[in-house]
Amino acid sequence: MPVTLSDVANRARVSPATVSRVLNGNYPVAAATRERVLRAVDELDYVLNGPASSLAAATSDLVGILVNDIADPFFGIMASAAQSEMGGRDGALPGRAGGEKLAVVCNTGGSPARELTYLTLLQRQRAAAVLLTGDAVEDPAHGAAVAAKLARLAETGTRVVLCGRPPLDAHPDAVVAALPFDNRGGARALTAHLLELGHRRIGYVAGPAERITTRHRMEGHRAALAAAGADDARAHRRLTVHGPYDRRSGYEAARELLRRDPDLTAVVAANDTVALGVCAALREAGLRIPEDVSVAGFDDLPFSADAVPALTTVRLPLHEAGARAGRLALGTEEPPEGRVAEVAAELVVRASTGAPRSG
Amino acid sequence: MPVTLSDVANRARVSPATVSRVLNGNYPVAAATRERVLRAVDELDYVLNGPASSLAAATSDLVGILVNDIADPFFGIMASAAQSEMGGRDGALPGRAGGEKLAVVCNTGGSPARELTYLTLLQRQRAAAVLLTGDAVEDPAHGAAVAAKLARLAETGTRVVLCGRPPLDAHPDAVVAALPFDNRGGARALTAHLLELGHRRIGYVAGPAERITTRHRMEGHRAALAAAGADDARAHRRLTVHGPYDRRSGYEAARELLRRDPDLTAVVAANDTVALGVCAALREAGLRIPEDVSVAGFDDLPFSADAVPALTTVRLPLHEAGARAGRLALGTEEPPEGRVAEVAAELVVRASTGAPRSG
DNA sequence: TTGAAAGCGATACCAA
DNA sequence: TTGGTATCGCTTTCAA
Repeated sequence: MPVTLSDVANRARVSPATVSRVLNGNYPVAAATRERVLRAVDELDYVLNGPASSLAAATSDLVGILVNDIADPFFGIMASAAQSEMGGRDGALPGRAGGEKLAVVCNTGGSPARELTYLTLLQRQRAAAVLLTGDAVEDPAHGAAVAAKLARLAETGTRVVLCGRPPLDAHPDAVVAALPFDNRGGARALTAHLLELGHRRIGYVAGPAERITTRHRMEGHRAALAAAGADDARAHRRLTVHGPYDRRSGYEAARELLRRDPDLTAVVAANDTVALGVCAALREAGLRIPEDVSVAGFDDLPFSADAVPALTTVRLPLHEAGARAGRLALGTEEPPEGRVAEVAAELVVRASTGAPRSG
Repeated sequence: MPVTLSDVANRARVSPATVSRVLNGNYPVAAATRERVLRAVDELDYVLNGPASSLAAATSDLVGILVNDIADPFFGIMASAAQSEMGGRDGALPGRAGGEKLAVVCNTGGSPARELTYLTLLQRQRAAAVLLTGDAVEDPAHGAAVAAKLARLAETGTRVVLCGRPPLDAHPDAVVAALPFDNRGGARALTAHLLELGHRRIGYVAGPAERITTRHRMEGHRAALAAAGADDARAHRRLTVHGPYDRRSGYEAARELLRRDPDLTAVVAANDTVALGVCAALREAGLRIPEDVSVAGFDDLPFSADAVPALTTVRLPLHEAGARAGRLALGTEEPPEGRVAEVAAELVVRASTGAPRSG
């Protein structure tokens, strides 16, 4: 029923092969012929059959972008940047000339199983590239499964790129490039800053357990404490609470922390979203920010400053990293030396960050 | 090179047809045979070739979710809800039995051209369904183009669903269902509430011009004013500023509004994100919220309350709407009578919303 | 319940 | 520069 390539060929009085060549634009075709074919395409309102094309060419123009939580702007910003490097440009082309890709976002919800499912689904589609973003579960079994899956994808020509995600232990060669964030460094700078201001009783709301990012940020935090000679393991355990990357988690964690130490003067949160929840709980307890308690976050999302003007945070260049990852997935940009390029984190101190209250 | 269905068939000592039947699960197959096939699939680590399958079946398991701005949680929440109704369930199946779909999000960036490009790309992939979310440009030419494209998609079996997006004027039958938001009603309730509190000088930060949602929310706003006998066209024009759906726009709009009327006592914003920008500008001008100026938004995003505890806003059931849209796209839920079911908006008044200052 | 075989619609190699 | 055609891997009648 739908128009096929042969229909176009008939109308343009050329062979199917020629139409294909015009559409793909990788082959010399006489200008006049070309013209005639394009007119026929237009007149018939022809749309390429993707599956047929992919089957014959053994590759598709699908690019998958995996994110942990699509409702979190952290991922939205990276995905958006990556996606705009790929296809979706204004103006639809009839064939796949110009190489626009169908860049699509897949929401794993942070579930390892769904991550694997999506990878299989993308493998099934013979995706041209796969971009994995964000945190990863620190489970050896799952890590190995993902690495194996990525290796399989790579074998069949899929370009794999990691963005804001640690490099693979196994099958490091399955990946075109990895752009991990310097979470350790950022967290260390953040806590160091609080220590410099004089804070000593610092609560820590960590991300979900068993996540690499959680561990790295915590390691940075403790490194800063250690450097200031303040890394007491017991105290640290007492002042650390784990939870998911959402505001509710921050809210509850802050209440718990206040219960454990009503005199804390600062709270460092897993990220800005969590920090907002922390602030809500602190305010509810009658504490002012930052006069009574300083709060620190991570990521510097767009609304952070509006929500809590006094928030000290760490900025990750999400947009830049996403865009670069997009280009790497496309093959537009050369992979870095050794395939890994750590993305720096920058401490953001807003004017109102305060010293601890003398109480 | 990769394992094919025939390989599996050989190993299981059955015909390719049987393997296909097992994988698709739509045909009776003897339990023993079935068992043998599944074992072979597992042993060979077989992954279905999607393009080949789609070519033969004339349909794919791809479902496209179009959003205007993937970095905006407004869309993220809807997309996430829709996506979790579809595939991506835990546990990857070998074939496409169980009907899991590859639900993917496409970011149009609000560009009409990119919207069309994505629709073409999805058409090319023979997408099983397409879900369009959010606002639409109010340009007759583009509207017609989209409607025509959707009609074509529908013809070839793609299920089209609209979520938070007004129904189609042309080709209304191209759509399985439309779930438009009651933006007029919500906006009207919002402004009516401010009027009841005694506010009269109300600034209005509208969304981008030429957008249906922008118009509907504005119509609701003016309807409330009219009902209170306060709809002065000149004043309204003077106190209305347009801008995109981001905080920068809100920030600049608020500064402009203050310039035009330093004595305004309330500002209604296009949505919560814009409202945050408004708040930032007001605070910068030394005004307190809500003591000096009341601010109202729309959408009630998760961080709204944290950012501005005094924000009055309107809640749209984004999650529920998205989930329902997902089921409609899948065919799991019956379309509503007349194919259109308006989604109600609920006024959210937080305790601290204030009356206008007597100044 | 299973097998054989005819497409599905494009691509790309080999000729011309 | 163009045409003919085998091929890609799966689905789906039609028979057995």
